[in-house]
Amino acid sequence: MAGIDDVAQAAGVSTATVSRALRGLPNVSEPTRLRVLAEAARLGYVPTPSASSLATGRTRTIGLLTPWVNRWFFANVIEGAERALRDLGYDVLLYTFDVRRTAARRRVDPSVLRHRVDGTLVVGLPLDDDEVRSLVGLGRPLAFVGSGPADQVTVRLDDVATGRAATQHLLDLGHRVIGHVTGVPDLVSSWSPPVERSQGYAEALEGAGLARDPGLEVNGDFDVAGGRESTTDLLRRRPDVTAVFAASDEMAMGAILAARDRGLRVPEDLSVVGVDGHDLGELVGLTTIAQDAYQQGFDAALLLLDMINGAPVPESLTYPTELVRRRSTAPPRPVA
Amino acid sequence: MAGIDDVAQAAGVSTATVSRALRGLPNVSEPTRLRVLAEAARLGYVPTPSASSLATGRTRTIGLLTPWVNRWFFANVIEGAERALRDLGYDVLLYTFDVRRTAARRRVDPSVLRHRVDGTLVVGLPLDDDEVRSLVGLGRPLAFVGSGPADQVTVRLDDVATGRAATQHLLDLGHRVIGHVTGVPDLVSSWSPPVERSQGYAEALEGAGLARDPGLEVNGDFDVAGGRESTTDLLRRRPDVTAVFAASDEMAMGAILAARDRGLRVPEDLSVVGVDGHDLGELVGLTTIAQDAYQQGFDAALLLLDMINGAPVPESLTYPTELVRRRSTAPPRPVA
DNA sequence: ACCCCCCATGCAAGCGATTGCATCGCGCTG
DNA sequence: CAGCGCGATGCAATCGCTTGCATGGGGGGT
Repeated sequence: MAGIDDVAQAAGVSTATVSRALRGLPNVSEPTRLRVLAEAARLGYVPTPSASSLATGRTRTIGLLTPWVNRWFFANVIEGAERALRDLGYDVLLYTFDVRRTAARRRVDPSVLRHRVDGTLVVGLPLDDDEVRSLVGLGRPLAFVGSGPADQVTVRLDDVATGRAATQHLLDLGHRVIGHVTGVPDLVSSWSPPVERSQGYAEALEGAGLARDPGLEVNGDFDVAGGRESTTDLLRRRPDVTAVFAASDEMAMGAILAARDRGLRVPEDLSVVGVDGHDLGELVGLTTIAQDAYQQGFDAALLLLDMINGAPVPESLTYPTELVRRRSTAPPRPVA
Repeated sequence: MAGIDDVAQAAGVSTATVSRALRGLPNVSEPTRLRVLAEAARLGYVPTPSASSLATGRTRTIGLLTPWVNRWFFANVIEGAERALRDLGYDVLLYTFDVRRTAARRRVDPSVLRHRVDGTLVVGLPLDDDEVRSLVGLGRPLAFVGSGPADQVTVRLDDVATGRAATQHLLDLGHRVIGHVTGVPDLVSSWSPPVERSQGYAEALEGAGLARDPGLEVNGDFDVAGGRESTTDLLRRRPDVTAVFAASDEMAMGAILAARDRGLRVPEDLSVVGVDGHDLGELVGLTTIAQDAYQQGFDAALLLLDMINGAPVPESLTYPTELVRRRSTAPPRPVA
């Protein structure tokens, strides 16, 4: 209720001075500042954000674009980013875009963000060039988490290395017919993690002198259900498969379900390795390449704020991963 | 870049008419409206939200308060709510408050929301009376999901019945020494789900002629780690326990881990039942009382918008639950 | 002592919409 | 044919804060 004028009147100064005092600008004497602060607190004054946005052109809000919130990676990135931003006084506007609406996929329309955010964080959302261009066209800082175009600031893993490490783990155990469960390709821009993890998979196979076989690669939609369906399909077509590398833990869990559906034991009949370090991986005994999604979200938020403040930032940040060996991988059974 | 004035000039009308035409107000002739729409589209005009907020006093934004986003229930509610709100042209401002900061728990400070949202959705956040009062004091519609004070609009389960059903399932299987893993009580207001689920647990025991035993109830912090620790503790103190009712699936999964740590088999040595219908429940074979969190979030959002629009709303919505029997529960082993 | 400079403060013009009220035509009615 | 009423439109105040510029007063340098 109390506006800046009330505070000004109570403190016996002009609104300009109140504004300066409250924001800690210089050129306000200490006694005056204290008096203003005291009156503002007493009256419970809270500045109206739309008024100050209108006057300054900035919103102290950042937009978080993501396809989902109820998936391990996304939820953790969002939580990390939200925490960092809130601690620094920024609000978080959440926008979800379901990338699975394949037919008429809802395109990312940046006009919604215009005049509404000081910067945008794109979390694991594969965008085509037009979408990126229009986002850049907002003229506000932009950062990507998980994956992003080469010329934009991105916080991510080395996905090629990740795919290679997962596949190499299976190769080291002695597997030779290794399936790969990944994301849907036609919705995926050239720079999305599934593509790079697949590349790592291919490189590892090649390094072992094995030929890449398209019949071993299936699309798992990046969730449990998709991982299950596609692995079911794979196991039916290729009963010779002894191991599967899934590009996410959720798909890996789907793969385990598929194996179980078929009466196969994990890891005796089928080894499964995922990527993420999902909270429930231990429960399931899932071997995985673990990453810290929360930290990536947190750091990406800080990076974005640096950009907003005009500070120099690295063009990208690469995070470490760690192979976590659990019960879902083992050497293949000797051929009878 | 283009402001309302540019559109007005291009269409040869006043800004007032542009404003009316764009918002579909009456008293604008059809030819004029069409012309304005065309010019606005051509110029790529997007209204500045802060300006219209300042003028109207509303923000077309709603605040989503929640303790976490990376937990099954919360992530799904948030996703459902976000989808409903976006479809109706509302923005979502995400605020997380970690309730676990026990020492100096960050209190919910509604001043952050003042002048910033048209309504607030509180998701599974146990608040004390002061906090609720200050939220109400914002003078904006308020709705709760998961749990809420008796005099506020709430979307939720019948938690007492849920606790009763879970416990009854164990009783029906023949269990008589049933542990209970629930939330931390000192952070929990009188109306939080753990309290009511515990009450259901107690009622079911009583119905079976069993006395409630405080030594059987432990605090699991509502997550996997907490469920694991507290169940470990419980099993050590009370080796006679043959079944556990956990107030969430995540705690139930922790309980399974605890059993495994101790070399107990589930369900042969220990039956476990949870609440939620977590996506990964099937993988783990977890028996649970399932609910639809996404739908609750979706409907709560619609309810809140009705309140904003002055439409009459029910004072609360109660959702159905369903017992899903899986491998984690079975009759107790006959005593040797 | 005199000036100059700088610091603290106030004035008032925006920022970009919304909206109550006045105005302007026009067709209709008596 | 004059007057009336109503739909369409414009004018200008307003929302609450920020900020460039003007002002005034005090202290320090010479």
